[in-house]
Amino acid sequence: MPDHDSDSLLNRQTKRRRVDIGVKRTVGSTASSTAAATTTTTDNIARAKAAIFSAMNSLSSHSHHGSDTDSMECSLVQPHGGPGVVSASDSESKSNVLRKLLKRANSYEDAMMPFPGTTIISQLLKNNMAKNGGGPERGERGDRGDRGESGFPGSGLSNASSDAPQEDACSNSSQDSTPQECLSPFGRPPGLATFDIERLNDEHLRAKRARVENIIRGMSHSPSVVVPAVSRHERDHEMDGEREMELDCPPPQSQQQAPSSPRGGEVCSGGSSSRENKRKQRLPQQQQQSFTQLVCQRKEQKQEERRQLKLQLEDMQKQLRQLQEKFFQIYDSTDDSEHNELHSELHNDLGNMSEDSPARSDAGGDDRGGDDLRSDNEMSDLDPGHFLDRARALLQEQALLADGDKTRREGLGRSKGQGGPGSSMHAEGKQLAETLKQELNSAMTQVVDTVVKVFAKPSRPTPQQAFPPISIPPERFPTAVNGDNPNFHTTNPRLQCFGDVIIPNPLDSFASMPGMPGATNDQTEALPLVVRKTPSEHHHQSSAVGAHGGHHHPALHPSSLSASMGFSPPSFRHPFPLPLMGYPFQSPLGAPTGGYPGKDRSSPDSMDLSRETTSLRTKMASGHHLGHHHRSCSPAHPGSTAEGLSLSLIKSECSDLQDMADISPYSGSNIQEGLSPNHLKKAKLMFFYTRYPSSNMLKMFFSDVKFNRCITSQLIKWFSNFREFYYIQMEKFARQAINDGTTGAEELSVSRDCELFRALNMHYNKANDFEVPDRFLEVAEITLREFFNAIVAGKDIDPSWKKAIYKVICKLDSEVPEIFKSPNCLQELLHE
DNA sequence: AATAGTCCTG
DNA sequence: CAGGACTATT
Repeated sequence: MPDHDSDSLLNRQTKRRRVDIGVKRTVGSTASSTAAATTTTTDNIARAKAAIFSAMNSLSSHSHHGSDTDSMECSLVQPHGGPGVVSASDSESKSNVLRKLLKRANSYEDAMMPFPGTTIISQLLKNNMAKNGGGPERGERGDRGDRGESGFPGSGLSNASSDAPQEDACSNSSQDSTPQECLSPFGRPPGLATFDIERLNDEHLRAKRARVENIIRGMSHSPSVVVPAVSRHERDHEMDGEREMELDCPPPQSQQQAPSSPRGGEVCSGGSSSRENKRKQRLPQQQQQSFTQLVCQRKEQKQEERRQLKLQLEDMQKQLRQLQEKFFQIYDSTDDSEHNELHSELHNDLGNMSEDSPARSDAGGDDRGGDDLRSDNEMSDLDPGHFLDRARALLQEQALLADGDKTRREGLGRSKGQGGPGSSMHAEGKQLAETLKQELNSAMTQVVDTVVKVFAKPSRPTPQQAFPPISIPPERFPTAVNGDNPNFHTTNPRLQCFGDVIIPNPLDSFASMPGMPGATNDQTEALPLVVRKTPSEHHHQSSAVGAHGGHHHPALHPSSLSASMGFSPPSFRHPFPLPLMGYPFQSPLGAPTGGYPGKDRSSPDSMDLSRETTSLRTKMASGHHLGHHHRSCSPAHPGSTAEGLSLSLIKSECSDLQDMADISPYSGSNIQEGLSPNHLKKAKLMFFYTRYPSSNMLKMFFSDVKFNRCITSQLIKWFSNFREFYYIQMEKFARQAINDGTTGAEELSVSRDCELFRALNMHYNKANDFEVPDRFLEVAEITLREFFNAIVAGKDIDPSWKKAIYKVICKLDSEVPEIFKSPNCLQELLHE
């Protein structure tokens, strides 16, 4: 972070092209920039922009020991009191506009994002039930503030803008509202009130967007030199606000990315600062042009989602009505005693359900309808695709309850406890909503678990499968080449879920990660893959879930993710990084729901990722499990914010995934992932033929092993150890011979019964079940004589005197028999 | 920067 | 035998 700050500061001071790089620099750089800046509108806007960004940052960095500038900016942008503080200056109003827009776009999306564990439907229901006044206080307060400070009459829609105020509340006071509160959708007041209001809100949003676009356009037409940079950053921020995760992730990578990056090379414009170049690469020009397009697209997506949800809800309501009728019929034909019993049951169940979420919905009528419900439940338990059925069942059940209550009240006028005469449909509906929410939650959880299980179980037939294996056994990493990135993509949906997570300054956080050498590479390479892979999984998810009508945030729990990755607990702790990983980086236009890029995944780039993680791989290959390297990474940057941590973790996971893919590209075949004791034995026998095998040779002779760098280096290390022992023995015996009075090297010979050979044989052929080739005896003799001569000549004074001998010996390698290429060579050899 | 090799240590 | 430090090579 410090590095980055100083860097950017320097950069800015020299180039003076970017006024709003980041907030963290506001302390120093803002002051300087404002001091030097002319008071053009552009500058004002830029400042406002910086203020916005700083506000966002301050939100995430729990404590912003704001400098004067900082607090000034903040207060400027965020009038705490609301209506009272109305900014008069141009920049202030503009900043307000921008900020509101950003927040709106951001939170708007967020409102639509079901959190893992909550379903859209439940949210919808909740929102509907809560009605306008039902929102948390914070929403109301924020709402006032929103209306007060915004100059838009259109924002008078109290409910529609309830999500925006949320953001206000968050960004306003990082002290009284913790970031978590802000980030958590749960804390959110109903973002979608009634559909009518939503529609109005859309229009309102559109108007605001149009305004922002105008502003941006105006800025880019401004004569000021600063304009290009400013406008670009304006756009950046705009995008950031709108799609936090999608856009905030890459900048860090690109920032660290060397200019040699494939991407960077194309876009880089000659003399500008590296940072600027990187920013460019991060946001290609086409994207800039189509920013407005993006805005529209995303809005349409939201609308589409809403429409679908509405349809679903209506469908469910319809079914509920049907069931009501049905129940009515049956109920009418029942006698009173039965009737009463039924009622008590129903009431008990109702009580249970309101307390315990996953109330069994088959409790309703034992004789009637109960079977249907039960079967539905069972189905939903087993078949993820029918979880909606469960919801329907629940609705039906609730219908039963409601109807029963009604009937009871109307008919007999006697009540058994809770559902007193005063209880209205509204109360029941509320309860229904509650129950339904809970039920959907649990159902969703089950669905996800089931899906994961289902995918984990089958021994993933072929790598090319539509749905690659998600689960990876701990000790082995059999993911096919295709198996790694589904995990990545899985994170994509969550990207949406955390769309409102405000990353203060990804650049900073990223820069504050010393221990992440390949971070940039990993990310830049991996992310595109995410996008690539996304489609298939998405489709699958939606089909499996069956309720989201193709919209793109199936609630994938961290559990499924981590399970799929093969490491669990560590992953749980950082939900944030995952979305970051899923940053769709190249396609703001091809927004998640929109055109999915091809699902081609086995890009060569992906394999390059793993280059950086030899040590990790080594650990993994040697049986250690990952998990501790996470910890080893995180502490590396103490000062890092949560985002830094997240990014680091992302990095780790990227490499992990890549490792897995790297280590076990041949899952399902006989090929092993690690080196077995037999391989060691084989290697030792091979040493009788070759002391200096090339890695290619090793690959040929260990064809039953999946070769990665780890395996290769391990094998090489083996032979290195063999040589070491070999040369030690040689030196030892040579000296011994000298001490024994041997005068000439000619007197030295290596036979099968000499001590030297026995020592060697004991080492490489302990069981003595392999016939050592004569050639080895010759080589051993030559080596011994070389050592003898060198020692006699006193060359051993030279610290590197052995190297000459090595040179000689390495030329004495002989061909390894073909039989060693057979995986079963040990059996064949030893049975001779 | 990656790889391969040696040397040393445990 | 593995790991780490160090060096040389490319």
